[in-house]
Formats: sequence, structure tokens, C-alpha cells
Amino acid sequence: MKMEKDKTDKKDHILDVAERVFAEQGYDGASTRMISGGAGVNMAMLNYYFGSKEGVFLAIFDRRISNFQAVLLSIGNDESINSWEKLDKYLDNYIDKVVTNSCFHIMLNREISKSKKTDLTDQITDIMMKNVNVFLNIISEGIRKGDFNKDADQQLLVATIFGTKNYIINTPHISSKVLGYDVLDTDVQNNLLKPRFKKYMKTLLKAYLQNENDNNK
Amino acid sequence: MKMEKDKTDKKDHILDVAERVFAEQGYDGASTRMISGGAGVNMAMLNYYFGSKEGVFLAIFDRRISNFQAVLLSIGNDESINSWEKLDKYLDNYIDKVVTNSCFHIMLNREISKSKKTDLTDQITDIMMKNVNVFLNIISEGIRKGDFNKDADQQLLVATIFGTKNYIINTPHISSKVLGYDVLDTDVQNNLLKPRFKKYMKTLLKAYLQNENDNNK
DNA sequence: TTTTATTAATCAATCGATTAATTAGTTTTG
DNA sequence: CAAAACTAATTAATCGATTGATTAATAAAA
Repeated sequence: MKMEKDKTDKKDHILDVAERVFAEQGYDGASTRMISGGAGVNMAMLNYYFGSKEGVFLAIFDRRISNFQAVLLSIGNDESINSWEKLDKYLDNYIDKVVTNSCFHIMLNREISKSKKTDLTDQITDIMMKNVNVFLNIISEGIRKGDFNKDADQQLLVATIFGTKNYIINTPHISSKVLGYDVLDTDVQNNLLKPRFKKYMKTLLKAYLQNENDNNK
Repeated sequence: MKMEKDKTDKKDHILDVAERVFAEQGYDGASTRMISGGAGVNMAMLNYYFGSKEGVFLAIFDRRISNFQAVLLSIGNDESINSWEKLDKYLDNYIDKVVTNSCFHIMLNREISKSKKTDLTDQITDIMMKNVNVFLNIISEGIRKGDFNKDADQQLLVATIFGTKNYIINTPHISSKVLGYDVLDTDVQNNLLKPRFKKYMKTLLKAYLQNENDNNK
């Protein structure tokens, strides 16, 4: 048997670099020469390992999504906690993940933001809809149980949750100027951005979803 | 003097097509042959009129932004109305414009969502920051005057306003699935999306910015 | 006639992908 | 155990296609 460890490490390293280059330059803007050059491997290795440029792109996906979605799904299905607690847990986990893997989500959202439908946009849409549906279920369940305001616009609330996240992560040049610090800096993300973002999002949702009569929750 | 009318019409037509192609394919994904072919003109005309591919891109900008930003700025500087009314007017005008010119904003946001800084990202950042600053001024003024909750996170509110818009407009495949109708369809935009979006945004902001003691505004 | 607009043909550069040749690593065989 | 045989990994060179841009020639307009 061959040295499986080294090979996996090497493939992982290539995907790390590719993820960053795709985020920096976009899928079309990134060339296989940039990626292979950045990873310090021969260009032909990309095709040897992943078949094609698109194969590299999809391999980055496989590496990130499965575990992530499983966690969110388990929160949505947890019957031991109420709707408000589900919302809290969902936000905590979601914000942690997307901020930490910002390169991946920049890459992801750039490729879905083409108005033209392609196989790739369809695939990305399916992936993202899973996270959206978990969130929608939490909200609709909360409304059904009377925990949340029944007049809330669930669908546009989705746009606010994921849109606010996208704005911070996917347009880092703007959000960094607005917020006053570099949102792509790891230390900033962990010490400043994540706690601030979580607190804000929960406050915002509480203000909007709270029933009008029970003002002191 | 030459027939200025026809020439302007032709240039405008090219920019119309280019705007759509850039939105569909992204800047790198769109070729000058797609644009010239779609507009029914010789490829060399693009360089003759606009100098280069990037020249076409920037020409699309010039056509859209100046008038738009002037309107928003005048709302921000209007001293005859209070903060809540400013917020309302800003949202009405902003949502109308960005939904109507969705192709432009898809194109715009795709190119700013590269983590790598370039001349182009800097230019787009400057343009977008103007709209952001008008909004920030309205919020901070409202807080200063005591109209809005002083504990509000102004900067993250920016992320919510523009992020929610981006989510609906820039990821149309997802938002169309979530909302249940095609957000790129003109009729849908005017009859369903715009009024719904405006109402939601105002309700959301009211819930978040309202001072805790005055519940009946 | 002079300026402006438009065309077809072509430029060098770069793209993703493939090739054939070579090295490294593992397994088989005498 | 070591030589041979085989498989996997890696390289440099190159493929045809496409990219944005330019040219020189022509047509239209002033």
C-alpha cells in the first residue's frame, strides 16, 4: 500500500491554495497556472488528481459542505430545545463556520451570482438551499407554536440572515471600511467580528420576531 | 456636426447588451465577442468606442451611478423631514433603483466580491461607499436626535440593508426559489417584489431602531 | 476631399488540457 | 536478499482553442 497520508496532504494543500485563488480572482479569473504555481506543483498534477479545473472546484466543495450541513440539520431536528434556542444555536454555529471558512464562501457566492443558469449554479443552489431550509423550518415552527410573530416575512428574513453574512464576508473591501477593521484577518474575525455579529443578529431577530404583546422576554 | 443621436443610441445599445452579458457571465467569463455578437456590431467597434473591454465596463458605470447618487444624497441632506421619513424615502428610492437595474448591480457586486485588491475593486468600493455613507449619516443623525435606539449597531445595520438587497438581486437562483417567484422578471419585480421588500425593510428597521420605551409610534 | 464609421483578417498572449518521457515507490520473482 | 517488473507520481513540452486587441482596407458622411 502506498503512503496514503502524504498524498492526502498534498491534495489538501492544493485545495487550500485553490480555494484562496478562486476567492481572490474568481473562477474564470483564476488560471490553473496560478493554482499550481501557488501550490508549488506541476500544472499537470491538477488534472492528474482532480481531472480538470472544474474538478478542483468541486473537490473544494466536497471537503467543506458535508460536515457543516450535518451540524445545522441536527440543530433543526433537536426536539429538546425551543424555537428561540434553536435560532440561537443555528446562528452561533453558522456564523462561526462561515466566518472561519470565509475564502470558501467568497468563492461559493461569486459563482452563484451569475444570472445565467448553468450546471454549476444549479449544483451550488441545491447545496445552499439545504442550509436555507433548515433555517426556514426553525422559523415556521416557531410561528406555528406561537413563539414568533405570525406576521413575520419568513422568506425575506432568509434574505436578511444570509444577505447580512454575505455582505460582511463576500464584499470584504466594503465591509472592512464600514466596520473599521479587516474582516479577512483571522484575529479580527475571532476576537471582534464573530461575537459582535452574533450579538447583533440575535438582537435584530428578537426585535423583529418577538410578539408585540410580550415585551419582556 | 455628426448625427450625435444615432451614435449615442448605438453606444447605449452596446452598453445595454454588455451589462446583461456581464451579469450573466461575470467580467472574466464574458468575452468581447459575446458582447459584440449580442449587440450585432463588429468586435472592433467596442475598442473604437470604449477603448477596451475594461472601458466598456467603466462606461456602464458612468451611465448608471451619477444620477442615482445625486438623488440619494439630496434625501440625506433634506432638512425638512425627520429621521424616520428620511429612512423611508431612502429605502423607497434605493429599492426602486436597484431592483429595476438589477443587471447592473449583479455585475457590480460580482466584481467587488474578489478578496484581492485591484484598481477596479478600489473604484467600485469608492462608488458604493457614497451610498453607504448617506445611509450611515441618516442613522447616526437619528440616534443623535434621539429618534433611534442609541444601542443600535449602525455598521452592521449597513450590512443588513445592503446585504438583504444583494441576496435578493445578486443570487437570483436562490432568492427566486426562496420567494417562490422569478425575481428577475420585470412584472414580478414591480408588482410583487418591490412593495413586499419595502414593507419588510421598514418593519424590520422600525423594530430594531425603535426606542424601547415608545412602543406605539 | 476630409473626417468618421465599419469591416474582415490577423496579432501575440494566454487559456485548459494532453502528451510522452522520466523518476520514485512498491511488488514480484529468481 | 537483490534484481527485475510493474505501478504510481511527476516533469517539461506542446496541443488546439480562445482571449483582447490591432491592423489596413473600405464605406459612409460631412
